Amino acid sequence: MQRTLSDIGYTTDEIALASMAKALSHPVRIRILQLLAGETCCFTGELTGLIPMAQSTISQHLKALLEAGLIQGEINPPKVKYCIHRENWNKARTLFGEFFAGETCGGCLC
Amino acid sequence: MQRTLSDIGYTTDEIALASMAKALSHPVRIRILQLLAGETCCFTGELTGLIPMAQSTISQHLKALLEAGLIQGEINPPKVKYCIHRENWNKARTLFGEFFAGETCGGCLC
DNA sequence: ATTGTTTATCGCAAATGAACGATATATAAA
DNA sequence: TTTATATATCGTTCATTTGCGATAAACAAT
Repeated sequence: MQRTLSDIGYTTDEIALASMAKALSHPVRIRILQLLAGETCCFTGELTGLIPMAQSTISQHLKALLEAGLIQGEINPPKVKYCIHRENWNKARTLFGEFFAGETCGGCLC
Repeated sequence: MQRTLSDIGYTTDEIALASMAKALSHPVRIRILQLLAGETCCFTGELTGLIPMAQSTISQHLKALLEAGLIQGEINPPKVKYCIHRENWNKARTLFGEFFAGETCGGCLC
């Protein structure tokens, strides 16, 4: 992703898929999302108790998920309530679903 | 992913999801997969003609997709026939599908 | 045997990512 | 006002990723 990205002309969906996939590309972020998605309501704090990593590291991962749009945080200092960002979550489901649905190679023997 | 990965105890699915997501985390790899998935049969070579990147770079991306199990290559030197790896492709669809399906937060206002 | 074609690998430079400890920030509680 | 709590940010270190050109490898064609 160094020099040439613009001159390839990716579609919006390609960019969106790639950046959401990047957000999912670390197991601890998968874990965090599962924890948030499994909550019946929004979620405050206990992540640092559930995941054996430095608080600053967890915070960084949350930031990455925020920037990817997959979660949202309601700031309420000193606490923050984190949730799945439902709209983008649904969009992600759709994009990944469509992506994996398009597989037309049925006939060849390879 | 430096020091602590083992002592968190990720599940197999968490690891699998994260590594497939990592393979999808670059737009050119999304593009390549779309090209392969759109072919009615396996695909030889023309990737270098379709994607304005150095041949070595494309080869590296193909290697990444191979190692993630998302494609397969039938070596037939000097050519190689690349395909979607259907079994793992379906597994990926299932894993991502289940992942995005599990979102129970319906009630709270956040 | 030589040449051409196609793909992979190597070696490098630059960028990004991941983890941590230390510190800052912002509020509630005392 | 001071202290405690929860979270974010900074700065550092090390590892990984990305891209390229150059080169190697494997075969087909001549």
